[in-house]
Amino acid sequence: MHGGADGHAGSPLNFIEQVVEDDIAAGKNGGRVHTRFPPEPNGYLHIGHAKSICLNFGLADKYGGQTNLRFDDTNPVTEDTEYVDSIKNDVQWLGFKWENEFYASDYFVRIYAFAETLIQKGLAYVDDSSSEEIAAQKGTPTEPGRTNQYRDRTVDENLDLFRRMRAGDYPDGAKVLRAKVDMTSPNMQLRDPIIYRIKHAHHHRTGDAWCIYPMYDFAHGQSDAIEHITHSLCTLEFEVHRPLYDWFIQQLEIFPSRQIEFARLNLTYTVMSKRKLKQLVEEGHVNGWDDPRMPTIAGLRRRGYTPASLREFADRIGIARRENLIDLGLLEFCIREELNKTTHRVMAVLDEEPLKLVISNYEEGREEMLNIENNPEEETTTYRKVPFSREVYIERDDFMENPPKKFFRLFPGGMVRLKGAYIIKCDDVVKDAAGNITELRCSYLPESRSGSDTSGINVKGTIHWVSVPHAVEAEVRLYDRLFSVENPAADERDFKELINPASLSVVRAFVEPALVEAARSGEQSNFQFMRKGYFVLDADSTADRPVFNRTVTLKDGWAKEQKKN
RNA sequence: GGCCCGAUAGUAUAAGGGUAGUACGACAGAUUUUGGUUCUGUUUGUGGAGGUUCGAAUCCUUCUCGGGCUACCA
Repeated sequence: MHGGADGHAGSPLNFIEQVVEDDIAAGKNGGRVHTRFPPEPNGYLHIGHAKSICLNFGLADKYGGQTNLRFDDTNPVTEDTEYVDSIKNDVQWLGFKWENEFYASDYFVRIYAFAETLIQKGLAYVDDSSSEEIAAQKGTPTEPGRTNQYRDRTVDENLDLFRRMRAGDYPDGAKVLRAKVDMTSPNMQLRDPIIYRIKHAHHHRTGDAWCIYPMYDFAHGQSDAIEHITHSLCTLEFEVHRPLYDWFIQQLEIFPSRQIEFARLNLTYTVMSKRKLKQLVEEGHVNGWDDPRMPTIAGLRRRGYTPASLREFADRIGIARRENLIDLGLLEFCIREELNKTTHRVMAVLDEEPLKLVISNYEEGREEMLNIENNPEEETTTYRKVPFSREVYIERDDFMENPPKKFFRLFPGGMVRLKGAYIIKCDDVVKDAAGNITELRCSYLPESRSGSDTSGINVKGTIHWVSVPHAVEAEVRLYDRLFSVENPAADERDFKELINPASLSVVRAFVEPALVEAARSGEQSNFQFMRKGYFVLDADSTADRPVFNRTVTLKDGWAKEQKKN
């Protein structure tokens, strides 16, 4: 039966799918599968959340179940509707549809009733201690905690006090409600955890209706129970909370959701903690939550990542319980794999001062519209028109005066093909007084035109180019990894000192006119700049100056070759 | 000192007592009007020690290493 109880044999199951299939086989919950994605609306979603989203929605999909979107909004001072909106947008953009949109705050009345139930059963008490006192009495992982006098309050006294907490009779911090579990438990979570605290704060949904709010530990499991969530998936750090949740389920006799923990995603060269991401934004190290260097879903979207590529990534990294650090290269593989199939190849010369190439035997004033293939991966090839003329720009890197061995590009006396156009030969190098190369004089082979080449000459290299009189100036933002070390979180130094100073460089570029048309029409926004990488049109573009973000470079075999020497 | 979890190639992830696979990466070659793509091939692994068994990555013991647990955060 392992390998797929319902026809999914073939792809191996992760350990959560195995649990789910075992539950289905055992007839648990009548075979029903209902998951939930439970973000707190206090920040933007990142790629680690994408893993969780794909897991929860994917699981429900696979087993014919449903997934709720539930906001864990139990701490009004950190939460905001801005985050609610961005989270909903990101989940939808990733391609998922939730069955219900719920909020933990929808359940405040019922959670409050659960608290009274606990009090009535003698399983919760109001504690007047300060937070320092509570911490001190809690003990440490190696020493048991101590009880205090408040623990012995009567049910009636507790009920009265708790109701007065709710009524607003006390200031913030004056009292808390605690579950009465076991102050000596080796599991710290069971040492009479606080389940309600006083916060005279405005809530983004319930307004000023409440001045007491349940703790996460007294809201999350209850919300799962209320929604009859069958499988409650969360990250490893909540594992030690599970006995507490199970205790609540038992004492309150509510629906027993099954919590399963998995390892959170870590990615090389970035940070994943919400606190750190927030700091990067607030201190201006990046330009907002959607800065293309950020591992946020909004950032990746602006970087040019597609929903399918992120889903593919989530699929490939798998689900397990061991700590992991995924190679950023895998994410890049996923987006290249997709963009290779889908994007048009266009020509863009990314140089502040590109190299001008004058084709001396090409008639002055003459211009041709060449037909160039959009994408060799297409099943049925499509073409676009690209203007060609006597003067073209090429990249400085594509010419070397004294080339090393195996340099296939242009050099004095050498020949290359201008992509989609002609084979040219470099006849002369023109320099200014300072010795800088200002121009290349070349000659072309008229019979070598792409598609009708009768020259019989084979050249090793093909380079891209843009016709000078037709070139459109653009701004190109070259993004690289945000941090210069693999695992900033594990570094002793402050993570902000580890930011890669070259994570963004802005360059001027000259692009072919078809690119501007395509981008303006909105038909496409992702492109391959031939031989350079994948780029996406940025929202900062203006009518006369497009802006492109580099999503990812192409694999660079030449750079690799050079490294060897 | 305690409790909980984990450990399979460089990185991830399969193998549920019976041939250690897969992907990414790396390396080598072929193809190529992108030094891209594609194709072919190669390399690299069960943390240590015991035990159970005809047979152990898998079960048991123990050690080592890594992570988590001491917020009125989630």
